[in-house]
Amino acid sequence: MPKAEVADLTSNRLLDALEPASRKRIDPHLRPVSFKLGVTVCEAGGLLRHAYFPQGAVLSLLTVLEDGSAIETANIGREGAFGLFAAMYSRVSFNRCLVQLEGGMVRCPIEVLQTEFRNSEHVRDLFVSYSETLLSQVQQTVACNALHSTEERMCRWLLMMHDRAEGEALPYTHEFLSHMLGTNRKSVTLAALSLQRAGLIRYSRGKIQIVDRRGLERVSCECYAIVKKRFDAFLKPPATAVAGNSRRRGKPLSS
Amino acid sequence: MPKAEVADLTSNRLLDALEPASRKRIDPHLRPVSFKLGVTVCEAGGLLRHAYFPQGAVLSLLTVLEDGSAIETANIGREGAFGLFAAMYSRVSFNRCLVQLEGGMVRCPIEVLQTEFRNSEHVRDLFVSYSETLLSQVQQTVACNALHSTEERMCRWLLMMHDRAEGEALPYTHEFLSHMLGTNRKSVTLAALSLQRAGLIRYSRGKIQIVDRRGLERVSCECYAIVKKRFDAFLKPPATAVAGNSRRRGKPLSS
DNA sequence: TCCGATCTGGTCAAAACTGAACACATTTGT
DNA sequence: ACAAATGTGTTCAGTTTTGACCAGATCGGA
Repeated sequence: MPKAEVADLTSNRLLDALEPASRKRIDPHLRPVSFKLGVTVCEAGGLLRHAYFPQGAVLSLLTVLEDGSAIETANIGREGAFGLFAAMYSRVSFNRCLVQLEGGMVRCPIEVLQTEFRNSEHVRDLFVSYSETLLSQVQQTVACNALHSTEERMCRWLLMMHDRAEGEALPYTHEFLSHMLGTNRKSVTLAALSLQRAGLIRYSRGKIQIVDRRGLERVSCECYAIVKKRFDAFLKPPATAVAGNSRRRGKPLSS
Repeated sequence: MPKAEVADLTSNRLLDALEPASRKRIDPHLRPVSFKLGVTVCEAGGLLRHAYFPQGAVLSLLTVLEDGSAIETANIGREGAFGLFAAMYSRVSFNRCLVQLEGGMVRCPIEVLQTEFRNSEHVRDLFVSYSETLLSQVQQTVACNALHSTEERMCRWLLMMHDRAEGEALPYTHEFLSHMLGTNRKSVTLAALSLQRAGLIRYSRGKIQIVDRRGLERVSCECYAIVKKRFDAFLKPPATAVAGNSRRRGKPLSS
């Protein structure tokens, strides 16, 4: 990962991918925000006034059930943003969103992004492509939660966070992990013990240190790698080689 | 349901919501297609040349894993379409898509929809709003698979299909259900037995008849109602759309 | 009408996960 | 330095789920 991740901690890949004209219009509206670990950025059902672009931070999207339990369905790092659907259309978040890793983050008023989305095909492509990739992350999570063991899922989760934590110890208790993974604490403790005994991680009282990343990747299910690959790739043009389709050329409408 | 579902079987709510000018341009390109139950409309990773708009049919989106197992992450009836992300941007489907209920369906070439998406804000709003709702369905499924019992999930699934099957018996074997739900056949058989003994369903050899719909709703988890509500609402303007969680629901049957 | 394929339900044994409770260790705040 | 709060590992006793396998029922095609 080091290779691809050298970008400094004050950039967001989605913002950086904007065409210069859009970026120039958006830039003046960007404001750095800083949230503490665990803070709720937005409640489920809440109205959104800004979209959030993590630079070093990581956000987590949760689905909240009637009984108050909540489970992670996706997370967002500096490859993406929270609130794009709101910016594209809805203004309302179906999810609770919380800060899972502290770090740099900027926000941008919804209306500014709406205007760009309306006027720039390039921006639309970016937002839509990111949204599709986010959808695929959630879909992978459906499969993962149903078909993979707690241990595999935990590895996957640790790897995702490790990619973004710059070698820091991950600040999570077993209890917290159990909520994210939708399992119970006992299962997490067992998986954690097993990983620690295998020399892959070391932890104590809410700090998890990744010791053997390669090892973790081996124990993890495939879901980690698949999702990572998609997020690494989503900015590239889609299936360009297809014959006969020139989507770049705006054909006149029905004339 | 009867109220909202009386629309005839040759309409698709998403198509019907298009503004007249768009609809007029799109209509000449629509072609009815008819697929048999269980047919794969598109493989995971496949290139899409059309979007599909079910009228009476139901499509299922599956995430396929390396070992060949596949699990349902969402389904699409006549409130929506398959291939909209392709139409908006990507042309490639991350999912396998298969026919889960036979019925009317029309398709439309991607390029036609792309043009509309590019030129009409109204069309963009429709497609984006639907996509967001689809995302929320998948997110609900993440929570459901992780936190609800096989019996609850099966009720939810049967209800979703029953809404669309016009009173027909549902043509599914336990084995098939087990794949959709990501559990094993035995668990499905147990849940099915329990539901049958409670007088909620009756089945034999791949035909499941819903006997007591209300009862099923009581036993189902909340996920059914939440997702249904969102799909019923997504065409309304965002200010009024339903965002959050609804009232309490179901206890498990004791068996 | 019979054969073969399919579907369901049952057994059995094992594994995985759950839930509550509690002791101990470590950290934090005073 | 001490008390309180927090995190982890364990126990025990449950339930749920899994996987393999087979018997009987039923259906459809030859």
